[in-house]
Amino acid sequence: MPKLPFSFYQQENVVQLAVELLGKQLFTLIDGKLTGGTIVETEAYNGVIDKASHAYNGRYTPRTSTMYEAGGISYVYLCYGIHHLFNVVTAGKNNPHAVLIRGIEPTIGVDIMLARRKMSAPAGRMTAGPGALAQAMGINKDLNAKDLLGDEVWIEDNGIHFPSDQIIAAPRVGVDYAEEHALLPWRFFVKGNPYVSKPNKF
DNA sequence: TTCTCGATTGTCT
DNA sequence: GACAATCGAGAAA
Repeated sequence: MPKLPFSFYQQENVVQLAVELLGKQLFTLIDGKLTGGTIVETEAYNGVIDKASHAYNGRYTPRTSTMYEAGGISYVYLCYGIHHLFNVVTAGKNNPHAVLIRGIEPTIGVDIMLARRKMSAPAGRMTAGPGALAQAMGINKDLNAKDLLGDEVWIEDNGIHFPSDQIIAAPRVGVDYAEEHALLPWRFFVKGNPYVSKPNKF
C-alpha cells in the first residue's frame, strides 16, 4: 500500500488534515518488530495561535524546533516523565503545525503490542490514548524528527474512509472563556470505536 | 544552575 | 472520583 506522499503533509489546514488522517494506517518498525494500526483519534495543534501548543506565540526552543520543520516528519516527546506522545508535523517550514495521534485500532503485530504493554489479552485500552499507543508501538524519543517516508515510522493510505457522520469533532474543554481560542484546538475521533480514548461519550 | 509543571495513565478509595 | 508516579523542557536567577 502506498505511503502518504510528502505533499499530503504540506497542507496548511491542520484541522482538515487531522480529519483526513482518520482511517490511515500508522506503522512502526522498531528493533525489527513491525506494528501498525488504523488511526481512529487525532487532535490538531494549530501552531503559534494555539494556546495549548508548545509553539504557541512563536515559542522556539530546541525541542519545538522539530515542529518548525516542513511537514512529513514525526514529533515525539516525553510527557509527565512517563509517556511518549507521537505527533505528525504538518504544513510548510516555519509553520509549527502538528497532529497528535491519540488512538489507533491495532491491525499488525498485536501480540508485540500486548507484550510491550505487558497485557495478556487484547483490550480497548491497549492503544487508546497517546501515551498508551506510543508504548504499544515501541515509540520513544529516538523516533523524534523521523521522516515519515522512511522505514522506521510511516503512514499508509489503504483506502479506508469513515463516513462523515461517524467522525466526531470535539472542541477542547476549558477554552470557553476565550472565544478566539475556542475554534482552534480540535479533537477528532471515530464514533463508537473501542480504541478511542475517554471522551468517547456522545 | 535551580525550580515548576505538563498535549497522561493506572491504581486506590 | 481522586491522586500519585516521574523526568526533561522552559523560564527565572
